[in-house]
Amino acid sequence: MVTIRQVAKECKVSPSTVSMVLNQTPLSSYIPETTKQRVLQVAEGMGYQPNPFAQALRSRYSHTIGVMVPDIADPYCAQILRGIENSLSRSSYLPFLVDIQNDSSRFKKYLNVLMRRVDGLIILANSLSFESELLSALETRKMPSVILGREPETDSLSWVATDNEDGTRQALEHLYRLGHRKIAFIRGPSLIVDSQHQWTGICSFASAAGLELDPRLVATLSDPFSSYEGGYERTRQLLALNIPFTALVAFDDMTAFGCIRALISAGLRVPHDCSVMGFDDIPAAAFYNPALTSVREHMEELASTGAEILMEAVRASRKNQAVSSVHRKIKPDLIIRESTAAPRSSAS
Amino acid sequence: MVTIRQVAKECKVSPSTVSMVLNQTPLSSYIPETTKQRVLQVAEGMGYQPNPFAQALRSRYSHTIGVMVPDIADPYCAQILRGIENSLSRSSYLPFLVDIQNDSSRFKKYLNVLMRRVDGLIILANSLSFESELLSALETRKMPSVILGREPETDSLSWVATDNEDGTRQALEHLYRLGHRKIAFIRGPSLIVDSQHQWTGICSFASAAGLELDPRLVATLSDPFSSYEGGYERTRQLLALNIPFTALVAFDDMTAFGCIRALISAGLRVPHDCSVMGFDDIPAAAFYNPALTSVREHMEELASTGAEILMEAVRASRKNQAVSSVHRKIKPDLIIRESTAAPRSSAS
DNA sequence: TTGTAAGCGTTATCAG
DNA sequence: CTGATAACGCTTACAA
Repeated sequence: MVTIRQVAKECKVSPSTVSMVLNQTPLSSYIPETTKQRVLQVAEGMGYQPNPFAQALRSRYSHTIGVMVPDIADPYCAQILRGIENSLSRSSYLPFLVDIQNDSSRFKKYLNVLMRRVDGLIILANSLSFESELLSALETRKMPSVILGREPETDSLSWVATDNEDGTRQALEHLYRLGHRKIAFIRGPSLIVDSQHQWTGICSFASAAGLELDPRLVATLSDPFSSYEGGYERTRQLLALNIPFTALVAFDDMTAFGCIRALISAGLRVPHDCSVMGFDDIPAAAFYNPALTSVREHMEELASTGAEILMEAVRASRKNQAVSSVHRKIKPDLIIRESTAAPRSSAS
Repeated sequence: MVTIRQVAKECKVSPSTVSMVLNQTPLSSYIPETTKQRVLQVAEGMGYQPNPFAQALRSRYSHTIGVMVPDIADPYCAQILRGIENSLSRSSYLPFLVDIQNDSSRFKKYLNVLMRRVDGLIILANSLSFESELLSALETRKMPSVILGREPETDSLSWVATDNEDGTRQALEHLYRLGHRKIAFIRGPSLIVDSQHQWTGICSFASAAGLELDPRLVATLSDPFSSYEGGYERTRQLLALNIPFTALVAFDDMTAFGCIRALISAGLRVPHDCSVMGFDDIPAAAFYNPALTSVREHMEELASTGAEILMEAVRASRKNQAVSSVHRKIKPDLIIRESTAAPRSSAS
């Protein structure tokens, strides 16, 4: 291993000079260009690479970001990981990836381990909610960190999440523009916070556009739920009311699949007799029959925004600057496929 | 951060004593039990945790294993990662996971980075072959490492791979025991090394059991291949020969799906008229119609064996012992489902 | 402008 | 049995 001393000796300067040049320290601006070039050349030539442990020990700064994912096998995670990796590597941060395997004891353990090694933490949330105890651990120790994909209870942590409210707003606007006025809804379980945001989006567009929502056409999934069966069941109940509607907005794609099955088995055609909107754009949505119009999260943007925020926080904390927490919502995209069209006749 | 010095002061012993006790150094056996207990208690009580960078700097040993995967989104990788993680964490090694994204420049870059930080390297191979240049880099620098899932050219590196030869042997034995004697084969492209091993297994069982292989019933997929179409095409050609066979062994599951389609469209029933064997046991195999009998790799065992071998190599290299490379083949499991049964009539 | 020296927190080698 | 003490390789005041 070639050390900074050896480079210094070879250049006939002191180790500190080499260090300054290599790290482009403010003071290095006083070093004449010729010396700098010589140092750079020799270091390169000798194949010098700094020892990351010595650097970290001395500077308390490891150039490393911990990334915790709930389940590495989840394709949703994989996409986001790509985005994070690309952002971090651009700034030559090394991601330290840890698979939590949806196990809170692992979370606790690795949180501890990473805490002592990394400069910052990106925590990917999935549908599982965080144990608040674990989050507060993050706050007390002052480690720059950002939560991705879900808004935690505490506002003192930074987070980036998809703007579900805007998603449903876009969805409803799409249906409205197609000409739908009688629209049915299947809301998610009230305990799921996403589902509340989604509903807010619905209401805000409706009131802005002067669209009347018939409360009888609003169903809600029950709580411990299977969305597919739930969608089927609720749709049958809606149809049984005999109140005409020409479009149906489902809580998510699986729910939408259930809705479509119910509509079809009631003799209705999708989208001819009734349009159906999904949410999430899971892979199957594209292959379904009919291909499902849905709302897709912007994973890369979610990831890169998160990484950006974190790196900024790390930079700030390095300079002992106060880091205020940042919250950002990423607008999702409407993916228009075959399950939505202009209304022709009304569903029974 | 609480340091070893603070613990020492609190215990009224010297830092070296604390270090010895905590690390269970050979010399620590001379320290009286009471002192040890006191040190342990105080360290625990003060919440002492060693600084990993200081440890690594001093001991040249980071308790960290680099894990490189070609594509983190590949479910095949995810399974193996679980196995690795579980093995490593049992020995309190921390995996440093890196996603290569099937990009050889990334491989080169991260190989370098990891080289300077980790005690050993686990490299996961997928169908993409390694560039030999990269492998030789591994050999020259003496970093304990193991290749998972594929046998590299050089024998000086350790590897663990699935025993494809045994897999096809099991498959053929299964068919033989069911009573099949006229068996057709669709071999993989000759360039794929797996496919050669598979064929060796076929031949070895056949000669051991005295089973005659009709060379006219052996088809080979062409090289730049889509296995599904290839299986379909080759099966049609086999059927056209009008040589009766009661079972068909396909190169992999996708090929088998193609075969089944060809058989069915020729009016034959699977397995009634012709049994079909797959290979790999991809998830879809279980849901296919009929559910496919296949050969499944033993991911956890592959992973844990690899991790074991690596950790042993790390331990050895720590003591400056020579590390001889280890090669291990993991026998796969035969998964018997609906696509194979005893022969009743022969396929035309 | 550059060199010297003092650590960062640990571990290992000696003396005692 | 235990305590100084000297590294590990690097950064950064401070001195020159």
